[in-house]
Amino acid sequence: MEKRYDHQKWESKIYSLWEESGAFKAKVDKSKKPYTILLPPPNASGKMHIGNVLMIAIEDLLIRWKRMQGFSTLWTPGTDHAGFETQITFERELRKNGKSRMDFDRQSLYKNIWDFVIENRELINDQIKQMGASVDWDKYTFMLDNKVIKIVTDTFKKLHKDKLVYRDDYMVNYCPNCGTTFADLEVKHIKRKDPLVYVKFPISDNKKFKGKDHVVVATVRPETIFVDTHLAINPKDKHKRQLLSFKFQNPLTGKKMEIIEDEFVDMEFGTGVVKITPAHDKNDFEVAKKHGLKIISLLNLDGRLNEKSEDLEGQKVINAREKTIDILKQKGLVEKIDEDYQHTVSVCYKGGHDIEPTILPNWFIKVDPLKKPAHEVVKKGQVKIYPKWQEKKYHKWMKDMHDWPISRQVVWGIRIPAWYDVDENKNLKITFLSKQKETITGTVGNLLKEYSLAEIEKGLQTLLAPKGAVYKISTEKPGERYLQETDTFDTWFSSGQWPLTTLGYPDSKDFQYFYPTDVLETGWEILPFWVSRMLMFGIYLTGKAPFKDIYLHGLVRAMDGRKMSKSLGNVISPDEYLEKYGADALRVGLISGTANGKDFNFPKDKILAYRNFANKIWNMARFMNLMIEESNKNIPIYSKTLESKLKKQDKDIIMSLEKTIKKVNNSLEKYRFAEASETIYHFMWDELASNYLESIKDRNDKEIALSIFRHIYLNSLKLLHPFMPFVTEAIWQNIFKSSDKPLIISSWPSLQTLPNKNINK
RNA sequence: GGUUCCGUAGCUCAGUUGGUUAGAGCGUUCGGUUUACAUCCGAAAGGUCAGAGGUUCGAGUCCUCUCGGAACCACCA
Repeated sequence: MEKRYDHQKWESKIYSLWEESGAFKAKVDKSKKPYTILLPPPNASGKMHIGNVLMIAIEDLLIRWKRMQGFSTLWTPGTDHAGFETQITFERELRKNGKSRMDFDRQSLYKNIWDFVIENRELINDQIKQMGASVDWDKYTFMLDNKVIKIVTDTFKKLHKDKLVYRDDYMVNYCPNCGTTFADLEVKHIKRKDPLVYVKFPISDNKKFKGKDHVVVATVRPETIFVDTHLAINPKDKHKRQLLSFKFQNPLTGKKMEIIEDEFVDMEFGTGVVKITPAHDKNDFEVAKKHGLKIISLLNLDGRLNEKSEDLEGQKVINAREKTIDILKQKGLVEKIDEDYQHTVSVCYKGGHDIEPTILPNWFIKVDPLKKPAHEVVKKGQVKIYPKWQEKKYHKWMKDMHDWPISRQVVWGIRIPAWYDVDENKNLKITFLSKQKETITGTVGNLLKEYSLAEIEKGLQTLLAPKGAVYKISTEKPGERYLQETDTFDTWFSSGQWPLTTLGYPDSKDFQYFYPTDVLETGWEILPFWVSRMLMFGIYLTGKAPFKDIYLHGLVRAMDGRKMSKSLGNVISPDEYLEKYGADALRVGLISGTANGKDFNFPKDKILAYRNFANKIWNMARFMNLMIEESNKNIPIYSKTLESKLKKQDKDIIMSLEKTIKKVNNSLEKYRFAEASETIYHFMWDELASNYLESIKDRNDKEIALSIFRHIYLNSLKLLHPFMPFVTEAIWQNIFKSSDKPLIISSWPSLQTLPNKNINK
């Protein structure tokens, strides 16, 4: 054995050994209790980050612990397609070649992203192996596998049958320049100066407010006044309450306007009176829905004003804005203009164009019937959240959860299984690539006069069905004259069914045995998006919550205490540390850094400490071997028969091992991983090595002491295995070649098997 | 602005329901080559637990306020 533990020499060898031993493979075994964890699938958009490493470390620790305790364990690996994120990443690659997603029809684009993702998937799987994860590779699931698509679309059908699906207008980030919508992720916020126009809104019926026949409203978007029907004030604004009985005139159209009260109005901003434009502002849209106001669009999808703008129809927004100001000035309705007004504007990440918040029909799910039971199981403690303080976040989120828009205007995902009859829905808006690779846009009724349905379907890019369109839900094409919805499901709609899709819902043997799973371990930041959805779907479809415990780990921040980000250049790559210090040190180092689920800075020192620890236990084994060889005697297997020969220090170390086992078990039951690893660390280093091992050097009855040492050391090795699997297995394989079983499937130290029961008193 | 969390040794952090002299890793200082390990061994220095007040027999831990920091959400017509 070498003087130093060389992780690079052992790690891949040991992983193959485990795989060959079949230890990872889950078996349905009715004589055992199942223990199941689903690996939260890393995103296929790129390699794993340090947070994924922490996740794997914790889950592998739990699985190995339970496996050694005799449970029939299952840990399923997988990868998420990560809809939007992957598509953005892919498009970045496209742009390097001077292309964009607009150059492809749906099918070709999908195929190209698929190939791109396959590469990433393999990189991720290699990383999972490097980490030593004892996942059952036979159960590998990718979020776009056929079995997943089947279950996800079936769920959608059931939701539809149960009348929980509806289509409604929804405000999306629309870029008229790029002709597409963007996710919030893709929208950038920039600071910019724009003129803030103070517009007079005349009061009707000759009434006056504070001696004036108008109220003033400050706006940066005067052109939208064309579709404004309401003004608003804050209910706490006592000075303006009188206005509630007033009617107003629209400064541009002269139509009657009313006024409402809402908390969202900032009394301090501008004049404290706000105009409401439901169709083109997120806040206003929410207010309109709340108060039941009419939502009137001003813009066409090409970014030009529609017929509602009277003479300005067909103008682009910027031009229209200037002309509106001129019109208002002519009418004497501009009080003043603040040219130095700075505010935040949303622009698209692609070209920096202004985002137009726009109303488009989207698919929705009614969440009330789903969220109630999901909220209840946590309230009643049937599902427990660790650490406990994270529960507050869950309750707040569940309380505030609104209906869920599940459709996304991207290609990369599971396509919504809805079909439109093109003859029944002549006003479907279509964008497709013709045979000549030209982008053609129009309503399907018109397009069919020039193009065949087959050509349209083949080159289809997007389809926009009006809110009232007639559709059929079906997995298959329901007839010749149908086109399928081009929207795909929100990533969380499919990943929210992960416990069902990975285990083979509804009737596989695995599903019946391993569901519900035992613990869901993930970062707290996706509690609202993912964890809550899994609870909702799990209960909706099976009546049972998909897991019993939820453990939420903290985020790994950079060494400077800030969030890791590419732009800050403080991203820590797991690969570097894997290579330098080994998987064991990285795993247990990270685990020791996160005691209670709070965010924590990358614990470089701890990783170093545990690298040294791996070497320490390696040398303890070497030394033990050396002494056994030198003694030239048979060292008896430790058993009760030796009890009469024990000295005080022997009894002490045995007692200390007992305490350590108890403490480690207790800590792990409570998901206090750092506490557990530090307990073993100090027991092995301070008590066993520095204390007991040193004392053996002076003993005359070395064979007794060595027998005890070997006993304690082997049990410690078992305790340490789930934390540092590679080095412990490497030692086990080297020193105990006669042992028939690898350490990974050896039995967990239990208090009952130890002699000297009175030791705990 | 809303929500959540944090402020403990030079640095990064533990400290579970309040209970003896407040702990770890790294760093620092001094001393070591002892049957393995210098990724080692032995020893030491270093804390008015952010501040103020309160509850209590007892507070790093519970409550209130002040100051300082972080993250998430909404970012404002």
